Amino acid sequence: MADIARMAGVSISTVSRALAGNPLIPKALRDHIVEIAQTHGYVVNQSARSLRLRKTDTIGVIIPLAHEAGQLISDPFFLEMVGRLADEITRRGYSVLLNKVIVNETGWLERIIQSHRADGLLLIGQSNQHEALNTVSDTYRPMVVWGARLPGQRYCAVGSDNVEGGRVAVAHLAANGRARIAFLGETDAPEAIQRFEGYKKGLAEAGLAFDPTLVVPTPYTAGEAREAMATFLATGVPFDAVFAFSDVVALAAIDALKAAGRTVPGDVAVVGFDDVVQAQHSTPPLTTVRQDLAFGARAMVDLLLRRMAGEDAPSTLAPVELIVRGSSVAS
Amino acid sequence: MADIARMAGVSISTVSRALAGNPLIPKALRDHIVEIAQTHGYVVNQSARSLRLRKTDTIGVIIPLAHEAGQLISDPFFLEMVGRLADEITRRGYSVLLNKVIVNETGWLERIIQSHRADGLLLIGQSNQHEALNTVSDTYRPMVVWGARLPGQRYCAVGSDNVEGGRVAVAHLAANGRARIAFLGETDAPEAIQRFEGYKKGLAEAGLAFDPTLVVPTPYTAGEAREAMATFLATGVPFDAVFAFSDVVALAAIDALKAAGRTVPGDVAVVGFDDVVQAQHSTPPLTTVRQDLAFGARAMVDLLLRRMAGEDAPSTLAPVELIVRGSSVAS
DNA sequence: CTGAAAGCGCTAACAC
DNA sequence: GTGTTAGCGCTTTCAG
Repeated sequence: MADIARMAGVSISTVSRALAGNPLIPKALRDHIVEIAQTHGYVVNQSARSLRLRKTDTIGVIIPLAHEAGQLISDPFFLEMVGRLADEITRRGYSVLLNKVIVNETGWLERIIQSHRADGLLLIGQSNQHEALNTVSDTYRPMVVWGARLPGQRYCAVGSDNVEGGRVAVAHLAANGRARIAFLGETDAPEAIQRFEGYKKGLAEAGLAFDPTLVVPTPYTAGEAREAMATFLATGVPFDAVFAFSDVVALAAIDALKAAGRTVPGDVAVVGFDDVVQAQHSTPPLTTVRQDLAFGARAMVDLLLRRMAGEDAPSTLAPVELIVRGSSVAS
Repeated sequence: MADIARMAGVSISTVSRALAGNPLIPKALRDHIVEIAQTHGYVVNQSARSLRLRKTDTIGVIIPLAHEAGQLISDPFFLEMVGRLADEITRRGYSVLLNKVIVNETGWLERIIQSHRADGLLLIGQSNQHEALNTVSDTYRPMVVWGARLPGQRYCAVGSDNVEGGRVAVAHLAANGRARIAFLGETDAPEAIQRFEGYKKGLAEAGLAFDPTLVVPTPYTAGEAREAMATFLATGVPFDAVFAFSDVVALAAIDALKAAGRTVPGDVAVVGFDDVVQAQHSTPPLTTVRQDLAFGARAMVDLLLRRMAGEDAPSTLAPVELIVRGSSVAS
């Protein structure tokens, strides 16, 4: 910047003002300075600017992983969410700092905040960190979390109506004559628990008894889910439908069912959750509870910017919608 | 940091050294200082650190978009690449700055570099910016580009063997008795051009004549690709196979073919390129030329780090592999 | 309207 | 071993 100043024959502060478009500097001079900066490929150093201004024009997107390793790439839901958030953030003139963190040691979030690399934080998923998030949010405002609405929640959350999603999935299966509906999923994370609640609610509304033998604890990844389904099949417990808490799990279940000689939806109807891209391309196409990620991503960024501006933006529920395809009803 | 210094009863530079693990400070004192910093939630301000050290411990991942708008989310290939790069970068202790840029105005890359927000740059795709990249690379070393190897290329590129991929796809179709093989794709970007070359090479090797009426200019997105295929069908030009330059286009083509009453692979055999996740879940499953993105991402990050260290890392070709599934051969 | 000067929070000579 | 000090490159009072 000093160089530019010398070249333009003005002081360094004039250059700073000109480059910032400060109207105190006459337009002619401003343009001249901008031009000379441009021809010399000069761009303001963001580290220095951030230090001085105490802001980075950057939003941190954090993917909290509870169980170590778990490659980011594996989950199409995360990936799609990252893409949509990146779009929204970029559109508003901010940069995206992507942050994959293993949330084992306490203080992981505080560390990210204190490093001052971002003006605001977006977490994709609350993992098992509900209390940590509550604590942090008491002192740090510019943060929005994708995840479940929980009682006593003090942080700003945007998430789908998981209970309703589970309920509507089961209602659909019951309405099509299914009576023994298995639940496939983990019940450790809040979102999973809510979908499980919706599952039980749906059963109750349909006049079906809840049968614990139909609950199949199933990990998040395709490989493990396929195994879990195979193991469940081996138990011989009779069932005619599956509600899986994610599409990845549902698609894996379909694979396992086919491998075991069961037809879908003939022998077993399957409903998933998310509506990832491959849901519509599977065989049969997957009936699923669609999460509106476009809405969710927009809402998260909107709320975050409001919080960064000092407002107190509220938590928001994103609508879900049952998408009926071939995996749950004969075509 | 001044606060921590006061609390520890030492000078500010001692704190800096202690937090950096400098062995000049006795271990006991170091631990003590680290502890007091921790309990007070103190973390080094990265803006200040970056300014002073002239490094950010951040790697910029850039998605260059030639044709405006084009949502990031739409292309599963980009998304998977971002995920894999993020994994590799994080694993090496760097942060990821995600950057979606519309490459319309010249100097876009110089601007990113000069802003000094990243210590190195990874571009996903060279778009139509071959010359711009060449120019920049003469003065800026820490940059690696995913894309085609091109004659007179002065920047470091990692990419699949596109020609070989196209060749092998066509060879496979020809070996299965197909004689009129259409090419679906744009031929503006280098990678697309190379796949098209491979297509012609494959035809030649199989003793098939190249027929320009079988070349169908097809945009990248699913919707437009479906339309392009439909339009091509309407022309009545006879064909019994399709080689599409991406899976997204291939899957869209299958949709359009089915809608027009053609069977796959009966009437028309289809081969794609990429092996995105949904390729294995389509009906029929898609035969495709698999790009080894795990390899590619690792190579890109490796090469970049070497370049950041001052070495002069060479361009690299990633192997491709034909994955035969149901869309090209009767099961 | 423009320039001089202070200082954002940190690291690393350079003393002691 | 530890403290003093000089900047890293920028923005912005405060004077003129």
